[in-house]
Amino acid sequence: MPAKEIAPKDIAPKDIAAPLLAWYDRAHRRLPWRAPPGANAADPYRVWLSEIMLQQTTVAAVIPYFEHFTSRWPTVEALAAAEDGDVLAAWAGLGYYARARNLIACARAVASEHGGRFPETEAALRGLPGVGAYTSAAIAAIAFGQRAVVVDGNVERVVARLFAVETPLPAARPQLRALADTITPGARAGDFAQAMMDLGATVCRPRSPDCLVCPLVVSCDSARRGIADALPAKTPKPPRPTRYANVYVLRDADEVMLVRRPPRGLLGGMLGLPMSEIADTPAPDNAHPGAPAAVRWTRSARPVTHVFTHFELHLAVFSGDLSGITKPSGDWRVANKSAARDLPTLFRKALDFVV
DNA sequence: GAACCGTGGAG
DNA sequence: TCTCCAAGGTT
Repeated sequence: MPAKEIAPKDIAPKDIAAPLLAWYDRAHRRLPWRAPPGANAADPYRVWLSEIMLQQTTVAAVIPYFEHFTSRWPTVEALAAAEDGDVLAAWAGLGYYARARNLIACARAVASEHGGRFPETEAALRGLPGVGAYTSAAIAAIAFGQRAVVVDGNVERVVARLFAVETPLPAARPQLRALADTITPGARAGDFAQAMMDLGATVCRPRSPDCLVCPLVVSCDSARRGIADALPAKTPKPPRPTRYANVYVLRDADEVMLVRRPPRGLLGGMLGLPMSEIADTPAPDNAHPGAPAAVRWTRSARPVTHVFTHFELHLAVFSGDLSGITKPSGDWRVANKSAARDLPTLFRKALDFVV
């Protein structure tokens, strides 16, 4: 009989939480949305805002947006009172624009239905627009100190390695959540959640985990077996198809025509250049589907390529000038860098041809 | 469950 | 150049 085989089920909550929290106390990241050491509890508004921004988005990308938003709209009431277009323009470039639309809806719900204060329970938070299983648990734990099982991509990875779960994602998700539940302590709920995520981001990284400095290595089944780097397994993603569209840079003197996109779907609600429907094949040379006016269109030398999560878009960019013809209705802006800043990256790239 | 929804940085 | 993928949610 082997001498000290530690079965995964024998990992006790205190074997994880105590060393992890001790590590967190000395090694945690200093981030703008975290209360500074010794300060009072984190501001729920800032916790919520950061959690929405951090969905599928790197810390480095979020920081400047978080600073701008909290400077311009310091409270949830201020954000609730903002114009939709101003919030969407401030979000431009961060991606996943449904988050911005839900951000506005959520701020207004908190302002009008909750008296300007975020609800404090996971269940109540879960009912807010854009707040799902992860985010509701994270806010409950981080902003309100409640025990909640906070499972994001970091936690899935850390838990899969701790317990050497070899089932590939996403099928392993229920099991990983159940295992995370077993190691989640009741005390220091917010710190524990953030510690798991910091560990995942800085030590238990997706590639080349730094097991030598990991505070949990003595409990880690995959480290013991030398398979940490291979976990969690993932089912392969299907290849990304290539799709095509035309965009139109219509000029009138120093102005360029922009349009407000439909409220849902790709880049929904955002300001953009007039664009054709997205198709599986390029439009014929002399056809101009989606063109905002009947003028002479000049195709730019090179197409814009833009990669989305689920397809790669090849954009043919056409320039035209109204030269006296009546302006089509749209959002006409002076064509400069500040106008481009309000647009999703895709359109910024196309506008770079002319501004 | 699966498709849809952005972007930029790391390796 | 190319693949992976980051504090997910909605439909």
